[in-house]
Amino acid sequence: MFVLYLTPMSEVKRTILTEVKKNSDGSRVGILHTRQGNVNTPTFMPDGTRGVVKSLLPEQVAATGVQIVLANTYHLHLQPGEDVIKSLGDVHGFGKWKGPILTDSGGFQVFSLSKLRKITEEGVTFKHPVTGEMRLITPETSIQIQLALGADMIVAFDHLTGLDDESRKDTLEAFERTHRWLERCIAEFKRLTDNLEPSRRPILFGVVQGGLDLELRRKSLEIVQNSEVGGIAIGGLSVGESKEEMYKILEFLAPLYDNSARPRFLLGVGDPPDIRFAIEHGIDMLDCVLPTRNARHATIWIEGDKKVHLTNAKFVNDPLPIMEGCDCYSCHSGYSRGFLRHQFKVGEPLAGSLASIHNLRYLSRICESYRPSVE
RNA sequence: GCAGAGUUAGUGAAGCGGUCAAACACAAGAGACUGUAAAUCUCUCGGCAUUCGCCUUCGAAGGUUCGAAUCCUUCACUCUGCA
Repeated sequence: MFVLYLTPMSEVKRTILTEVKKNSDGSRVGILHTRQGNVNTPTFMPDGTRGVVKSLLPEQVAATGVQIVLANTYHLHLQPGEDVIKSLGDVHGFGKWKGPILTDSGGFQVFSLSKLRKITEEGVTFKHPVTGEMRLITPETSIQIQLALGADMIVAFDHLTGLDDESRKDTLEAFERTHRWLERCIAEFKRLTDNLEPSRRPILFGVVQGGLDLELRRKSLEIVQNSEVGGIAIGGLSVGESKEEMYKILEFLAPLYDNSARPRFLLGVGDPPDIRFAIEHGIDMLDCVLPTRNARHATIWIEGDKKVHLTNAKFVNDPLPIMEGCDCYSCHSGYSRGFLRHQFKVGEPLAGSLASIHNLRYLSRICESYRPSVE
C-alpha cells in the first residue's frame, strides 16, 4: 500500500497512545506512553517556558492533577543554554519536574516575535529581545536543542503565521515551508535517536498547518500522518481567528485522524470552552499559557467557565474562596477573595501562585471529567 | 522678628499671561490576555451631559488685563537660613 510504503517506520508502528475508551461525545480516553512514564489523556499541560511553571513548585503543579509540563526551546537555548541545562540534570533535574516534559520547538516564536525575526529556507534568525544578539534556529538545531534539553516529547520546528486579516495571506507559504522543514526535522531526529531503544526515544510531534483553508488542512494532516512522527500536533490555531473559525477546523479534522495509537496535540489552546470542544473532537493533549498568565493577572475561572477579576472592588470584604466547592489547594485551604484581592492589589506574588493553582486545577478537572474510569 | 522658598485635582509633581479641566507618576475603577519579549498591557480617572458641549477649579480675598494656575496687593499656613 502506498501509504505503508511511505511509512514503514518504527515510530508509526509503535503504540504511543493506548486508546482505552471512546466516549459518545466524540472524546477519547487513553494512556500516553512516554519514556518518563504514562499519562492519562485527555490531558492539559501548562507551559513552563523557562523551565518552570511560573510561580509554582513542581509539587504544587502536580497536586492540581497536571501530569505533563512544557518548556520552550527558544527561551532555554538563549538562556541559560542547553549545555548548562544538560549539566544541571537536563530539564527534569533543572526544574525538578519528575514527570514527562514536552518542549515546544521555537515555532511559536516565529509568530510571536515576528518583528524580531527573519525567515529563510534555512531557518529563522531571531534577534534577542533584550541583548540584540542574532541567533539562527533551523529545523535541525531545534531538534538538537530539544534532545539536548532532555525532553520526552518534542515538536517539529514549523512556520506559524497569524490568522488576523493581515497575516492570512501567508498561510500557503507557511504551510509549504512547515512540511519541508518537517522532513528535515525527522531526518535530524532519526540521525540523533536511531541508536536509542524505541522505548527510550522521545516522541516527535509533526505540526499540521494550513490556516483556515480546509483543503490545506486536509493535505497537511495527510502529510504529517504519513510522516515518521510519533504524534500529531495541530498548530496555527488560536492566533487571531474567531472561535467559530477555530472550531470549524477542529471539526473538519476530527474524522481524518488515521491512527488511534498516535496522540493528537492541539497547540496553544486553553480557554475552557475551547478545551472541551477540542477534546470532543478527538484531541488528547493541550497546552496553554492562559491559566497561569491569567492567574498572575488576577483572572480566574469559576463554575460555568465564567471569568472573574479578583481585583474588583466588590471583593474587598468577600470571605468566600475563589470558587465554592472547588477542590484545589487554594480554595480548599479557605483563602478568601478578600485576601486574594488585597494581595493582588499590593503586588504580592503569592496571590498569582494561589490563582494559578486554582486555574490549573480547573482545567485538569475538565480533562478528568472525560476519563472517569481511569481516575 | 528679619530674609528667602513654597501652597496645583486622592497623593507626589509639571505648568509660570491665551494652544489649561491643567503634563507625568502613583493610588483608584474597569477590561484584555489561547504552542509566554506578558507578576504585562489597554481604557477611565473635577462635576454634569456622557455626540456637540456646559459648569466649577490651581491656599483665601481683592486687583491689573480683551484674557490669569501663571502678574500685583493683602491675609492664612508650610519649610529653610539668620536672630
